[in-house]
Amino acid sequence: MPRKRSADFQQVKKSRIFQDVVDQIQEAILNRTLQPGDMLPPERELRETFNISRGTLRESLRVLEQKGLIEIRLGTGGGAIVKNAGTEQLTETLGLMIRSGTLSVQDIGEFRQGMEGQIARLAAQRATADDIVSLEHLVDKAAAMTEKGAVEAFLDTDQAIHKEIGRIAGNALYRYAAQVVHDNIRKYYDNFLEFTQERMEENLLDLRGIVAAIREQRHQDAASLAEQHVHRFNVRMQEKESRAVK
Amino acid sequence: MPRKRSADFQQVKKSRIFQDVVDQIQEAILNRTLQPGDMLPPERELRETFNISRGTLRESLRVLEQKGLIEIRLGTGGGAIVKNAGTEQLTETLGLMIRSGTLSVQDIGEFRQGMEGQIARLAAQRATADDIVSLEHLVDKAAAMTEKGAVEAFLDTDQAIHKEIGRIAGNALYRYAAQVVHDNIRKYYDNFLEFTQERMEENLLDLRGIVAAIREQRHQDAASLAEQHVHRFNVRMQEKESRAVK
DNA sequence: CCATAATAATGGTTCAACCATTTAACAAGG
DNA sequence: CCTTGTTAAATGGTTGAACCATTATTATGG
Repeated sequence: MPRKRSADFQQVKKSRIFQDVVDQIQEAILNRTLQPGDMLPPERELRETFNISRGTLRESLRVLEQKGLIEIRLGTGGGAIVKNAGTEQLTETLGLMIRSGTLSVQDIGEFRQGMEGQIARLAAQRATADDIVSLEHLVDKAAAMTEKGAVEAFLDTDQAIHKEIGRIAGNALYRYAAQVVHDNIRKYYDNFLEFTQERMEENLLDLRGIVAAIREQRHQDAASLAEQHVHRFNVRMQEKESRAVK
Repeated sequence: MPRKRSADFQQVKKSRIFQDVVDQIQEAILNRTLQPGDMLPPERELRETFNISRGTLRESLRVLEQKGLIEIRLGTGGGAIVKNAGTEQLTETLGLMIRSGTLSVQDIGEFRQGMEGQIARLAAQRATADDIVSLEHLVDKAAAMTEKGAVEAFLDTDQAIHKEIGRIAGNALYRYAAQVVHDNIRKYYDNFLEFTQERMEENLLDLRGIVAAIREQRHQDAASLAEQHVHRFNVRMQEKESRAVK
């Protein structure tokens, strides 16, 4: 018989009608009664359905909007649209934790380092022949950008390669986590790091090595190389920061 | 000169007074003008401060509450209290993504596996003599629970050991991520896995191995063992699930 | 056919009143 | 003096009606 460690009862939250409405609509969205793209009825109609005041209903809609479950548009034909659960809320919350001092940029950089290693390892274990072709095409593109000295284009390609490796790794959570972490750390990289020709060549070498390891299914190498790649960023970040403090 | 990839302008969101209020209060919290534990003025007073209606103000408070920045209490002496940014929002959002089918339990299990490995590795690199003592004390406790056949107590101790390893690893983001993932996967473990004496002894061996590796700073071993430990759970979960489908 | 203005649908805001919950003050009794 | 029950006050929760602002559609006029 499956174990049940505790009944997990919740304290009854009295009043808070709007919370009840939030729960009902959320449930409908999660069990697919309402699907992404669907529109909720207008506020004045929903008000009658639930038999509550418009103010209370609007508090419910604010909560659902903040949860990322609906999006609200103005004007004729506007209203609440059911959304796909995305990463914006995770990104925002992580951002709040950074700004409130609950997390440091160092912590995030270290986390990213380990995570990119794991992602590269999975990619090396799962890449198909087509995946390799796709990756090598991107690396060639990055090489061309390096020769031209096109920093912006190189960085875009670099990011595309990481994204492609994430796709190949085949785990949605790693993919989301990588995006959330990247979105939250990017502004620090952008503000502190200058990207020279030398740096580009260095990074291109990293990418070549990682892709080669993935191609040859050397998953341990892929993990180590990806970690080193991120580690170099982190070290540079700390150097810059400690210099800024002086 | 630091690079700036784009100005990152935001589209002006017209109307939405409540959003402006949210931003102002959030800013005050993030820059420590308002500190955790502080109370906001009563609604009727805040209403006058911002010169808005109470309904609009309440929509703002709903958003801030959902973001996890404030908590609202009823009755005399009640009101909005500034909170510490915690993991509840991350946990809830991840839960929404699981329930909406954006993430699978397998994805989360695999993520957890890699992450626990990284955490154990960091712990092995950073553990002090005191940390080792603390860990071995907990393992002894787990051994005692195993002898007594006390499943609940064993699981609590098991969890305490993982938490302690997380503390020793010294990275707040890994700690938070581990908690969020654990909170979201626990109900599946609880519902599907039965915990026998044999299973307990198996897990105790795992824990002994991990702690030994941490003590002797064999970080690669610590990572591998921790991964295997989680991997065993994941495999059992998949077995149970595929059996349930039949 | 196109530009422009009127119209209607819909979310955003306001105001004033009342309800429900909780704490604190206070009174009564021991 | 202390306990206990009662009352009052403070505060969030809810309501209803009215009006404002934005947007898509439709009608109008050139």
